[in-house]
Amino acid sequence: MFSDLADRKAQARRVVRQLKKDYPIAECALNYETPFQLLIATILSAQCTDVRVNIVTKDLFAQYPDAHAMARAPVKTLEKLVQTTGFFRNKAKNIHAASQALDEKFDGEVPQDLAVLVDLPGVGRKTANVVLGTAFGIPSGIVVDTHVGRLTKRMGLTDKADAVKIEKELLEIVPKKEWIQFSHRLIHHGRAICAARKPKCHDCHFAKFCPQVGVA
DNA sequence: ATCCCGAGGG
DNA sequence: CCCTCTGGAT
Repeated sequence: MFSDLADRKAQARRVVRQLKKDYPIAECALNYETPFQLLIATILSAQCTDVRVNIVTKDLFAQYPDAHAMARAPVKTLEKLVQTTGFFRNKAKNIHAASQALDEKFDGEVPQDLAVLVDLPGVGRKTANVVLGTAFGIPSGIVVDTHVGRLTKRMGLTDKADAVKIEKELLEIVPKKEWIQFSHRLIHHGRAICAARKPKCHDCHFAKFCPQVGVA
């Protein structure tokens, strides 16, 4: 439908304009005080709601506020603290190992480099892009999570399924200065209106140019 | 492609 | 029951 690049760019402009109108201030919904804490919260957010992550990180960060402290926490204790976010053994292992790496190699600071971030345990492109964009204001790419993937496909901005391919296509049609806010706004819209299972198309301001409306 | 793995909604 | 929720590693 929007296979042509020019068409997808035009559609991207409509989407960005409406996003700005509907969600003028779209921030990360995860609670954090430092880049390190945002990194940990984002690792924990895999397959889990941000609301639940915030419940867990309240106690987690009270006990282990930085990389130096978390690197010295017993993994079993971390497992208990992050248990309700799902995948808790992997997540506990990853936040512990990532904290150790940061503490030993980077003096506890979070490096502002996508390749270095992706090298940390439990950190992929999605998490790295969140940290660089939200904590440091560096537009290193576009965060493609389950919401961004679903909405950009519905709105005709991409027809890809793979997150990396979706990001590549989005980078071509969304202005760089919009990259950081673009994802946050789509995520808000995905939660409030364009839900995965029962989208509220009647309340959706994007319906007038959304190719998905009326489609089974 | 499959596994990790928990809570909440429908 | 099945699906979804700000994924990553094998």
